[in-house]
Amino acid sequence: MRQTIRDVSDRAGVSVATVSNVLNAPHLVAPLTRTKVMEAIDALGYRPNRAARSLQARKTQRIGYCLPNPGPQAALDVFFHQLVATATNHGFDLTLFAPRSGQDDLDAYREVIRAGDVDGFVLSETNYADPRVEMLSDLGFPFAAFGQANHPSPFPWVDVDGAAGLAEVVEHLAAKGHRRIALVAWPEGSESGDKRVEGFEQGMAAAELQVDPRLIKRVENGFLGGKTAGAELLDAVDPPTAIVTVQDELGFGAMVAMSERGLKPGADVAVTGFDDTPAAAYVWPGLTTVRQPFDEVAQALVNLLVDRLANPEGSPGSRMLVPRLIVRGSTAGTDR
Amino acid sequence: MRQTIRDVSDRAGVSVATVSNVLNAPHLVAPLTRTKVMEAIDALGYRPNRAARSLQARKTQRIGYCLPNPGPQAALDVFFHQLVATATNHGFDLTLFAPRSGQDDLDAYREVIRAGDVDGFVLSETNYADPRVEMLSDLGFPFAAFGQANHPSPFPWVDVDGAAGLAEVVEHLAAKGHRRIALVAWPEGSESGDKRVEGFEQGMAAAELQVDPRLIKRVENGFLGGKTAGAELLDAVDPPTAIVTVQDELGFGAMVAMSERGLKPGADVAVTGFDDTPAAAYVWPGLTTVRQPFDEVAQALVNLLVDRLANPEGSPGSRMLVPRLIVRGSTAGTDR
DNA sequence: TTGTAGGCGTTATCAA
DNA sequence: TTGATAACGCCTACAA
Repeated sequence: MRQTIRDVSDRAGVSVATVSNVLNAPHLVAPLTRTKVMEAIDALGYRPNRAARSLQARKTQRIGYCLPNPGPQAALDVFFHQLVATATNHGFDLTLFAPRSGQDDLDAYREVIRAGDVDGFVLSETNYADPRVEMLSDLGFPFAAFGQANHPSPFPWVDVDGAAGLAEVVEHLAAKGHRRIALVAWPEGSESGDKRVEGFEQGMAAAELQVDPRLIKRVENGFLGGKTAGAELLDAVDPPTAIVTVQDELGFGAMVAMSERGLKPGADVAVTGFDDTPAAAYVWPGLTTVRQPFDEVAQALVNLLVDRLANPEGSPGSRMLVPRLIVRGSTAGTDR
Repeated sequence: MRQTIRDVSDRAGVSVATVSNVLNAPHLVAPLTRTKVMEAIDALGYRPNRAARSLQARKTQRIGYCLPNPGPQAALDVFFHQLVATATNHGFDLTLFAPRSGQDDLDAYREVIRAGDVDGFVLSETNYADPRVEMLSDLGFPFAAFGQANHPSPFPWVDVDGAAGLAEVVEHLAAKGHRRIALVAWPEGSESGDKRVEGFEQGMAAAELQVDPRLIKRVENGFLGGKTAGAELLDAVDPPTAIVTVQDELGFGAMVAMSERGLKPGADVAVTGFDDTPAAAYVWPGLTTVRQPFDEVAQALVNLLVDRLANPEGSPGSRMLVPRLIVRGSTAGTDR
């Protein structure tokens, strides 16, 4: 049923080697033979078998991505789309896998490597001393990571300058006249979270504003955490006029805390998020947020990885992308 | 660097065939030999090469999924997670691909088939006379589809009873005393959309309510369409007291149209959505909606496909899942 | 410029 | 119960 190279060579009246050359080294084949072979290929709808090709080339033309425990991965779908689109342009596809139940994450990666399933990985949600980065670096197995993961030896990474994003948020709020600005962040220890907090502090310093420790909240869960932290901030004796958060979900939670108290987000108290998830445009008023360019991130990750695969000895590239402030009603002020 | 079966056989002092048998037909191997071989396997961290195995077995243990043009695919996140998790349980992984730029969708599928890339596909967002369903059915290539796609010959599908969902929405609203109930739907011609409209009509009939044609709006785009349609409905002479929509995004749009007019969703006018996207819980008030059990859908799709691969001649299975009404503030009424 | 042949790592067949 | 050996479909020397 499926065509092999032999079917093509028979039909074109040439050897299999010639067909292979037409496909992989056309310049070695006489023009006439070439067209003859191409016609046979078209007529039969022949495509080289991927498994056979992988076996012989010891390359798979596949990029692996491990889908860890389900969690609110912001804009996973635009990330995947661009990952796949870019991979496709390079002749790769994306292989999704997961740890088997009870299996350690790292073991899942190891298995994939040993089975020769993929040529390299894309990693996301990396953190300080990320074990995956360490393992893959040790193994010398190619990968590209979303996040810098402060690893000693260089590796290909793409990151979004979260600090710059939060500094810009604060600048925006300061320009609106806010002076008591609260922050809702994650617990310390996440690289991306900590950098956003730094950016907040830098922004406050730049605006010559005091960071009031009572206005800093650390919470785990996105929406619920935001709601709880927002409630505490709003119910305090001297509430803030603006609540900055490090994630849209936290911002949504804070907005709900306001609404529940009869306060109008944006008019009475400003709120901001981070990510620009679709929902940021759907809530009322729209959530001012920092847009992560997930499409560019995905594209850059694949490009860096493919570069590395083509040239394993070169020094690994990296890219720091700048996020963009998206201003919506949640920071409009009374005049909205 | 990577271990082969020969490395294992050398270390264990047996032939490669024996190692292969330990892996694939352990009962054929003497217990003593078996442990010897297993030890060698463990010591070397050997895993059979996927490409070689695929080549010989003419099976890939891969399920393909084509990521079409980016669009708001509701909850792609949880769908993928469960797809991959279930596939992993069956020893499969998920291969994501996309049409190359300018390439026809169907051609992308054809290429993957001819290259022997995957054993079967999972299809989502199918519609009446879906060309993919037709092509794959004609080819006899295995797949499982999210949606019934009214194809003459049977194939494995999973669907969510959208009509039942909308009927339940109407029942809920009628019980709250609503009599002028509007509907915001997509243009006719989408299978899932049309069924939801039918469900709306059935619900209205069951509640002995008139369907006022002026209260039926058809729009393309999710959020903006919902906003526009909501605006028209609210600005009409005799506005509805409830707006039912066939998608959360439409509902968010309608909520914003209300807010812009100083109306309180839930208190002044009720709104409902469909899907239970994460954002439905983040808006204020929360959006009453119909939850699609995407996790069950994904799981069932993979199970049906794997069944089919194991038993191509059996009659294809199918599953109709029942969605669940999630009541939130947007239909709470004045007492919220 | 084209064809022959060996090998990529596995599994299946068949002898021993 | 185990071990040679021949595929699986392709690519790449090397020979013609």
